[in-house]
Amino acid sequence: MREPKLISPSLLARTALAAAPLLLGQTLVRVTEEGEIRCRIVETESYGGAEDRGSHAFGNRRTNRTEVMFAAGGIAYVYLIYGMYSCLNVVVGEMDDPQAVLIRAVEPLSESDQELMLRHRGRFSGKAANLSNGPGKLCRALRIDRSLNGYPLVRAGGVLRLESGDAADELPIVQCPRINIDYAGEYALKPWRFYIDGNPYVSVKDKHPMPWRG
DNA sequence: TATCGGATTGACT
DNA sequence: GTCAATCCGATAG
Repeated sequence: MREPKLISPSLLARTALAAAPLLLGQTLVRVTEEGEIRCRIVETESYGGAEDRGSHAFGNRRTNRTEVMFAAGGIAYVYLIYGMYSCLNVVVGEMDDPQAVLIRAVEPLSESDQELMLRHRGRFSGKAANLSNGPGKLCRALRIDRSLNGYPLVRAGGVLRLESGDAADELPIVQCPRINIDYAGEYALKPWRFYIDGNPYVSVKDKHPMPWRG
């Protein structure tokens, strides 16, 4: 077994569009009072730049909520959606350029990881993948909420951190339009969602996914 | 201050 | 397939 290692900061200095596929296969580590949970990122979405109408920071909208998106890459952007679910983003890119990658699905790396995640999910039914096959679900399973907004993700010993996992160029990565952003006009059609093809934890399989070529 | 609606989910028809 | 839960951010007034 390889020594766990934080992911390369250079990956997080890229734009969201470049970083989103590269985050697939990487390891997300969450430490709670109950123990450490390790999981693999299997689905992401890019929200990048002032011109992306789907992004909270569209038009360089700089508010209390979006402020963390303007920081240099390497911290978490966690927001509350529909009054009841948290969503986790990885802020990437240069300072003052709002770039973030939404983590939409993760897969527990071991049975003990799965058990801890299960304990954090209140009601739960159906197939195992329902544990964390969606942005709100994975935040429940990993006990992530807005108290972690702005948290640094590349710090050894951090309670939420990114470690290197599988290399993206060895994975069957596909891309397709993002989910639930009808308000974004033509930007709702951009193929800025990425996932590991065939992975059971992917939230929604696209009808016509395109192979991603790094 | 008031209003609108959301980068979702689970329950139900 | 439909729909409501439930809070707060963004915007209008």
